[in-house]
Amino acid sequence: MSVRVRFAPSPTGFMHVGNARTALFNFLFARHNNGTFILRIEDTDIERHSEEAVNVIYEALKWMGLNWDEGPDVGGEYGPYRQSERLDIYKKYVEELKGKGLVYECFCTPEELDTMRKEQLERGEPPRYTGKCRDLTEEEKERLRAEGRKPVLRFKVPEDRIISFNDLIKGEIEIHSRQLGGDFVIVRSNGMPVYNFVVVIDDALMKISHVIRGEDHISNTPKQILLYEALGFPVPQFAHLPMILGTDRSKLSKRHGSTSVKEFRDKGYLSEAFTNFLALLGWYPKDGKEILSMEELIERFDIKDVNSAPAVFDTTKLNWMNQVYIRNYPIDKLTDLVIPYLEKAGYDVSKYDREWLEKVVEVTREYFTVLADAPIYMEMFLKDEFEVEEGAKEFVLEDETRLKVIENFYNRMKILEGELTPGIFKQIVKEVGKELKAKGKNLFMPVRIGLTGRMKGVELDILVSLLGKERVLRRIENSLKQLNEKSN
RNA sequence: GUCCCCAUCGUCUAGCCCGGCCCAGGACACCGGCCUUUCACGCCGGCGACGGGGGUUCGAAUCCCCCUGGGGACGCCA
Repeated sequence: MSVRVRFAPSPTGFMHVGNARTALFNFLFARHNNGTFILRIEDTDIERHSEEAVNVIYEALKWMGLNWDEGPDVGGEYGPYRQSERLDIYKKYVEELKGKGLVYECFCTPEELDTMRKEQLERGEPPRYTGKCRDLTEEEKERLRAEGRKPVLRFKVPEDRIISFNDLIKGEIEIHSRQLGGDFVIVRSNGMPVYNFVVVIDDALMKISHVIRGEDHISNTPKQILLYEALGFPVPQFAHLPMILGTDRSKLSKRHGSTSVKEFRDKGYLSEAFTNFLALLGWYPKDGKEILSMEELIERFDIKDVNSAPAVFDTTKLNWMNQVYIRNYPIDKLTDLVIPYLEKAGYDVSKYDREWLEKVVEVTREYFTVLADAPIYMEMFLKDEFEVEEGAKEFVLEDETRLKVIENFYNRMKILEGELTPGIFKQIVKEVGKELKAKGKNLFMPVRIGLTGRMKGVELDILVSLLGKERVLRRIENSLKQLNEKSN
């Protein structure tokens, strides 16, 4: 049997990292088994549906590199892939269940059900639908209809049955039909079918072989199995992924900080690092190799190796991974990715020579963990009118020879003829030190401050050789001015 | 409340199915050292866990039971 899996998100307007991981695992499973990865949009709840929200899903998946084989935009044999476009199909199966006498109309209003639930909870009973409307006569139904009530359709849950399934991750799971909360709704009063019903029809019709989804769906599974059986569909294999928790160990939600794919993308996490990190949330490769490309993930991924315990979403390791990826990324591509962040920081990137810019990225890349940090570290190459840091000013003014170092260095630079190479720079600094009897911190730190206004950063010889003599002079003038102002 | 799921370092986890090789291995983080006339990188080292209690067994992180703890689900949301 061929492997066909689907990722079926509801268009809520943002892609939660939990959903992103579910998509990833489905994708890895499909690719590893030479199967098909399908995208289906679950938009039966009209209020939530919007075009923009569907785009958010596309963007997130594309960014992560999860290309789908069948979906709303690319089509496929089993379309349409949007539930809102499959309403006629669902109707047919509603009729089938009606014909089999497995469903009935229920006229209870949401308010009535709500108070019923509250009463049950108060009495310490599990909330469940009692089956109140199960045996209404035609006259009673007419009367209720005349009151203006619109019925929902409920599926008759068998009284006494143990529903079991073998979960690929959790193992054997058994749930008694009495635990299902009574006969459940499959069609709303407005005529729209409900998730638990349509998901079964879609998965069956789309020939889904493995349903891989979050653990929070375990409780839905028995209801769905009942529907598969009622409709005579083969039941797929289930695999329920462990939950992703926040650092306080509760279900990851917005209050835990960044939880949407877009936020990570915007901060400047590389898609490869993000995907790699997500893959290790609940899954671990047999060989223990942690930095893995998409190809390597596909090669190693096995649903059986998925951990059944929940994982805490802690981005500390993601930061490390992102640094690893940044350090190893092809420099031209990394430069492309960095440019938007420079522009956002107000730099006119068009005025820089591309080759020069790539060199700057090359020497600063190890300093940033996310792309959004890039402008901070690249500033010392891009901006000549920088502010000298307060601490740096204090450092220089603490000892008068430190200021002299900067001035002496400046004077030597001024008379320099020929190219400013790393070697020449070192030689000049050495001469300065000799003349003023300064060494170590007292020598290099003032030069650094004169050059960048800061007390840390990249190797100075590399910095000056990329800056060139003219800019070096301009910068020292800038620093000196600020230092003299401060000393007066 | 009821049902379901889960339980190894702070975090991600290996080991658990098929008990001994585990006084529990790796990675991140943290701490220390080295390198570097700065910071970071890099290298080396350190700290650090089988939730508790009963069994079974010559022997349990591994098997069984109970407890505790955590999470999830109980919708005309998905």
